[in-house]
Amino acid sequence: MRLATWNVNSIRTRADRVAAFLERHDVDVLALQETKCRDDQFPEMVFSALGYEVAHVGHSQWNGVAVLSRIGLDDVEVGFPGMPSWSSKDGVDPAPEARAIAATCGGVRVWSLYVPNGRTLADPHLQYKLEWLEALRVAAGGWLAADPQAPIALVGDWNIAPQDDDVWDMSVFTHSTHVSPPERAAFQAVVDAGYADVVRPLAPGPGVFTYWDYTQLRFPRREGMRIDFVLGSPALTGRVTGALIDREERKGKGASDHAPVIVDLED
DNA sequence: ATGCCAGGATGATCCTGA
Repeated sequence: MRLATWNVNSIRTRADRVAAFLERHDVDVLALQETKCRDDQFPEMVFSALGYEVAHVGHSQWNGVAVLSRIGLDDVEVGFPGMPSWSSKDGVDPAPEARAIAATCGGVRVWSLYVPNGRTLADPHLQYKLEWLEALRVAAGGWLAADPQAPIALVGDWNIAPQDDDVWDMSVFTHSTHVSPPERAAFQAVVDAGYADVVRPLAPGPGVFTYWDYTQLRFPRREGMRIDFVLGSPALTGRVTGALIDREERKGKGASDHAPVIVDLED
């Protein structure tokens, strides 16, 4: 089975491009982040026409995550147990953000995740991001404790560059989020809970990225960040036969600022 | 060997992204 994840930066703007991507790579399951629409606005017919079922959660123009599958889409779950809510902090709006959705596809539990952006080191959103990741670690650790053999994929936009060579120049990031020790520790804690980065061994750096800012010619200058990851439980990691970051999808007019990440699993 | 920011909402400008 072929599994992919992609921060599309608006599914309505890029539905045709995503459909072409699915066909071009013969993808079975695709996790999307930043769909930027409500459920009733998701262009589901584009994908159902190609044989994909869709599970989506989106409440507004912000965030939004989905799982598309042509090999079954069962036990859909919106948000993970204990997932923090940003707005609940001030008690104004307790509705959780649309940052996590799961489905079981061909026997694999796929979590499409959009980790909060910390914005700046001093912003309260950074604490929210760290709490969100810690809650994810606890939940994901619990899934493995319940079934150590479960094939689980935690995929998406983690908004963390875990290693120095996951950015083009560390000196640019000295006072930035994404590379700070607390963020990297939060990412490593999920790894330590039993989830391995299955792409890095097959697509090693330096200079291998999944995101390039739209501004300042970052893409043609090859100045990007590796912040999108597929983390696998032991049972899933043992089945990985290939991995690819599709840099081609970042090219041209109408590209997302993220490239898709693709993983092949033996059946 | 790619191209100088994009999307969405509201209504020409602001918020967000990383």
